[in-house]
Amino acid sequence: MKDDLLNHFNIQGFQENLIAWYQANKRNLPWRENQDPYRVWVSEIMLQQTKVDTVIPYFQRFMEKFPDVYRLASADEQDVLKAWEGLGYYSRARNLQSAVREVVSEYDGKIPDNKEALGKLKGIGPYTKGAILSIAFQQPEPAVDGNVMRVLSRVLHITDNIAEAKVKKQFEPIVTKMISKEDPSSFNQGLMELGAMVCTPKSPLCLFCPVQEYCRAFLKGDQENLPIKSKAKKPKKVAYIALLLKQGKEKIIIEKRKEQGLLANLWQFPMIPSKGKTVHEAEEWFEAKYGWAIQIGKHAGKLKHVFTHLIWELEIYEADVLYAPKKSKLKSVNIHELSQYPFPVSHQKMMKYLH
DNA sequence: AAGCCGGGGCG
DNA sequence: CGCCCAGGCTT
Repeated sequence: MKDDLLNHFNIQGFQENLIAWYQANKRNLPWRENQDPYRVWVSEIMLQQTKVDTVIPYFQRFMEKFPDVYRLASADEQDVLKAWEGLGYYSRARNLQSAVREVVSEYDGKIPDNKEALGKLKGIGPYTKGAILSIAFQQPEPAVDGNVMRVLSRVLHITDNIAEAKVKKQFEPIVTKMISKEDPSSFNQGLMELGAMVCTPKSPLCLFCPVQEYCRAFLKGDQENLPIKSKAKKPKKVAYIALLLKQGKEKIIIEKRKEQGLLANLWQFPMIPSKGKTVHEAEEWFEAKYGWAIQIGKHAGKLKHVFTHLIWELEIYEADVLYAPKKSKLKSVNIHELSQYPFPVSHQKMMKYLH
């Protein structure tokens, strides 16, 4: 990336227009009620990879349940995951709680206001660190997210591939040069708000843009072609038989997922990798793995669930328990108790096939 | 540097 | 339905 990008750029004019526009047009969002570092932190973690409209109700409920670092630190992880249920990227919730516990034990419950300590906390990377420092503590630190990269690649006509780590990194010194020292919070939030409301990925509303006069892409009519970004590769398909496994009339069998990896520590209905398996072989696989004898019955439906790098193709079957061992990693619960456990969305959809 | 982590919205 | 969005951690 060229290092003279800002040589003939009117930084002060850009700052003034951006901040004035932000002050006049910012949305009233729950995490903007005050600058409480804890609220800023929680909101920024939730907002990673997640749209504002999706986050709002989760944020409200989360703040009622866990209003401060002490309440979150002392909570049961399953309750935290339950509050995160449906939001996705569940490691965010587990890392947040782990980091909050560190704040309580190492920093007397005070969220650090310096980048060294803040950046070491679990789940706080370069973006979140900058967002907390600028929004909660008014420090002139860059907070480069996808919105900021899109806005700046247009304004400065940057044509490097923003999917590359080294290109992402180069936005930080640029923002450091551009950021308002008087109001870094409004500057960073203004960039992100502009990216969300005006400088959108498709059909940006350049006619309403407060920094149109500073935008090199607009000058060239090139805004629709920026940023340059290579595409992710296609996710792999994985087929499963997913079981609505009943034990008597009232009980249903669920299991807790592993501590690591996909959907860690969430609950699910038992799943059998089904590639090339007959239903009978699936029953045998299940008995070999869990020690439970089961009989797979009626095919109840199918679900497709798309993750970033994976597609689950679930064939849903009803099944009955023929024999259950005394001790097992499977759990038998009353159907009415299912709502107490955190389930991924794919398995929440499976519940519709229960009767 | 590349792969792993969810879920929702849009056309 | 396919396509787009996108921080942080792990390998």
